[in-house]
Amino acid sequence: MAAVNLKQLAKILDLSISTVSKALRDSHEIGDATKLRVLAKAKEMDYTPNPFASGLRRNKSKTIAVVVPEVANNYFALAINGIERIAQENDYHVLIYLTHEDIEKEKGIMKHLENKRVDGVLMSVTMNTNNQTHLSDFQQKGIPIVFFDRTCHEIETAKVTTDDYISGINATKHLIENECKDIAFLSLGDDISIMQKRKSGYLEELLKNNMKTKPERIIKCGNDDEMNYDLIKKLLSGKNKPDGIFASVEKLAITTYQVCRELNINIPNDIKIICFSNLETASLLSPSLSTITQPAYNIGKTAAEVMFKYLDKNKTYIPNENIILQSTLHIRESSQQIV
Amino acid sequence: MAAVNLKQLAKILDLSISTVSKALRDSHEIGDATKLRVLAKAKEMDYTPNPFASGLRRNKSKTIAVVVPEVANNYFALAINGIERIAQENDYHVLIYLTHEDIEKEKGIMKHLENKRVDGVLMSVTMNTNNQTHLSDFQQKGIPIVFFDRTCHEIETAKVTTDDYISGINATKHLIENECKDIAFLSLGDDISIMQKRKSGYLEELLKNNMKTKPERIIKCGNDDEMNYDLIKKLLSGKNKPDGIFASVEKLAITTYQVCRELNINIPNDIKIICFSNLETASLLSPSLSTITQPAYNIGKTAAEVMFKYLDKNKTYIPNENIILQSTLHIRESSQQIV
DNA sequence: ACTATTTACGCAAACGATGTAGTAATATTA
DNA sequence: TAATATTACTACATCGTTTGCGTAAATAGT
Repeated sequence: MAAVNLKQLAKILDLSISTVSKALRDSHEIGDATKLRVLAKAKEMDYTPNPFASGLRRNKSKTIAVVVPEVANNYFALAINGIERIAQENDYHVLIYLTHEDIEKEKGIMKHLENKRVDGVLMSVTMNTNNQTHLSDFQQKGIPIVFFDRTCHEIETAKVTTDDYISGINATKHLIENECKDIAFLSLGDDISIMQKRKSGYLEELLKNNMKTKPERIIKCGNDDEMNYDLIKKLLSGKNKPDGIFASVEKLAITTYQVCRELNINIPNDIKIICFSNLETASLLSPSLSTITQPAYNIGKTAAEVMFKYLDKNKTYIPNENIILQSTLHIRESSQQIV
Repeated sequence: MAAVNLKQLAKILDLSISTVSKALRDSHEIGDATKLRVLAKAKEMDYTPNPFASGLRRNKSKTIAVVVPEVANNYFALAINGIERIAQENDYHVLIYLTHEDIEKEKGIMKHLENKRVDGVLMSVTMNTNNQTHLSDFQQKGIPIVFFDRTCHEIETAKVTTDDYISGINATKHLIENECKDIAFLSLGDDISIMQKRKSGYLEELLKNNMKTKPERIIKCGNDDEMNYDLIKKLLSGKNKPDGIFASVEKLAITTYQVCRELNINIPNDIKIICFSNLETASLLSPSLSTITQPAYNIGKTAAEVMFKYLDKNKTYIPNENIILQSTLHIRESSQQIV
């Protein structure tokens, strides 16, 4: 029942604790015959080192934390998938923490992680993270952070993202090519860099096409789905409504679909929609949804790989680096001009 | 930079290490004045106990593991959401492990967890878990398991599920009421209890309505999406195809939709579909998808609550208990007889 | 005033693994 | 052959916390 420890193993083998320990770690100080004997007995008795003892002694947790706003979200779920894969390959464990877009919760979580419980943190900040002192404080404790998707550009470290600016341009260009004259941008908050980039792409492309950029066409949505519903409903009610919508995140596109149902607005006849999304069922929606799809799995995988590249070398300092993976545009019915 | 420890704190306060430790844990052995002084300094110096040291000493990890087949799955993502919430409330940490429906990986993960890294495990077994020795072995090590959704009935412990049998009946009954004469059941593997129950409900209801139960109408799907696609395509090709489909899990319904697109089969005119699903966009699909929706968040939450009920009391033995939360039937277009 | 009890603290031994410094015994070299 | 190096092991301190036990001083009881 109780787990075997080195002491018991040593007694049975009639060796000292340190000999057994070294034999298991394949130290050159131990003779081959003894090594084999120890290894065999260890396997037989199902010995595995106590992670707390080695963690304490070696100051290594063999654990990373993933801090994300949500997990019930296709993008983050896929990213976690990629992270977990690499962690398993590196014999690491993955702790998961959800902020639910609450910056106070994010701060609390980082505080909790400061005491060397983890060797590194992979994170996507909340939509409200406009202040990074809790993150730089955390780095000060000597634990590396790698950002993915929602980065914090003030923090010096590696960041894995997609080409948000270019994708913003492409999505907007696509809507314009499909005869949209008045495109609204649905933003998730205002603070995080990813939103700034997507919005910049949107604004740039409008200007390039000599289209007006109107502040009232940039809708700042939030974490409350009902409020978002109301905001979008307000946008789409009345005469002066846009004829194109660029949703910066999946859930805002879904809400837009729901609003359109209620208001009896036809997609794509009355309004065209495109959004950033990893929705599996995008092509099965009515109408099928045009998306900019991020390589979520690979983003997570890459972020983890970068982290382990440094952890392997026992480097806690990760220099600034921007790794950009390309998103792909999937044109479907929701954004197409019907000919 | 380096984390403060008790020794440093004690030196600054000119107290012994044990006094400081006891003061922080609010021991009755320490005077109130000293307690306040210690607490203030600890806060000032941002002291947090080293989790490895306390874990080692107290033989408590303050961590639970969640072992699930996938995370990029609405059901499991929501369940994890519920688990994480309760864990945070109990000041616990959550490790996540994905089996990807691979029983060998499941065994490996359990092996890794045997050494007291976690105080308990919440799990949903793989679709291939037909043998439970790795799970009973694990229990023998004194670490409790609580199952949710995909349980292993041979293992004595608490299990949180939905009313799969009743839901199987209800879904089948609904299809029959909508004029289906030949209903196929899409199973995910064959081994796990949840499938047996859903299938039993399906079979019972067929019998009750004097309908034949044909083995070839029970399709044993697997983890490979392409193979599933082929299986379903085969089922729906040719003349002798069913007029109703009961998919036991979400992804099989999605695949069915895709097959129907390819084969130009109209849902619900040619074939009606219902499935177990937590898909957010079920109502936006074309046609909207009828679902049996499990209270995924609450299932995760409840499983975690049960676990902590025992962990709080330092009980590692959890007696058999079946907690059943009700699923709800959402009738939409995919299963309705058009009048 | 003298013992009995309580209060408030310190000492030191765990928890289990690791790694440095030592030590016999054997092997190598000049 | 004596000095040196190598081999194969053991002893012990250490990581940071926790906790049982000991103890001096203060308080209470008779």
